[in-house]
Amino acid sequence: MILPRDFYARRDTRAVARALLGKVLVHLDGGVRRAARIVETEAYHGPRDQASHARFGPTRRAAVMFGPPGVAYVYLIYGLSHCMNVVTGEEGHPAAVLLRAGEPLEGCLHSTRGPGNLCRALAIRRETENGLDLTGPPLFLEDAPRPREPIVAAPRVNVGYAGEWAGKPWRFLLGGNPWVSRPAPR
DNA sequence: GGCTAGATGTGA
DNA sequence: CACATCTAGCCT
Repeated sequence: MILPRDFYARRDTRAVARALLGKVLVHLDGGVRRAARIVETEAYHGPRDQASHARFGPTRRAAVMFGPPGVAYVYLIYGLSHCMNVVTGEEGHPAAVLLRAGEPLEGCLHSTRGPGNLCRALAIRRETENGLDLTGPPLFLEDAPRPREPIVAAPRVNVGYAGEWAGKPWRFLLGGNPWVSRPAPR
């Protein structure tokens, strides 16, 4: 079953970030199915979250975060890597969940450990996938059984500029899963 | 384990 | 014009 828009429309981005763990990200890339099981996510919680791209308002880059839920927000980071988020919350409320790592299932072109690597493995790029609706092909998430692994919360990665928001434990991962980008601290 | 170069885009 | 929701590669 493809996850429906209601799945993403929940107001609490952190709940969506947790619920995404274990789900399967699928990209039908010109007929080739590329898929990975999500093992690590990060919540970007709203306009006041100083770690979020939405903190500057609906700029050209972050505009899709302000749109309807269940849409892909893909951006370029450091001039070389692409990162994929899913937009959450009701339309007008800018929030998203960054997909940070997966476990390779089908057709992966590369390692799926780390947000940039995950996009590279599934052939997801800003130019072609940003703004795509995730409730149907070619890019979507499929439901899956609840993960066996425990869900662990940890501070988000590389958001040290965000002041009091930097320490919020809004990174979620499947404890002990070998595909996580980095283990939870202490 | 740690450090850093790498190249674009973005926002101040 | 500083720096980014990173990564690979090289160092110890």
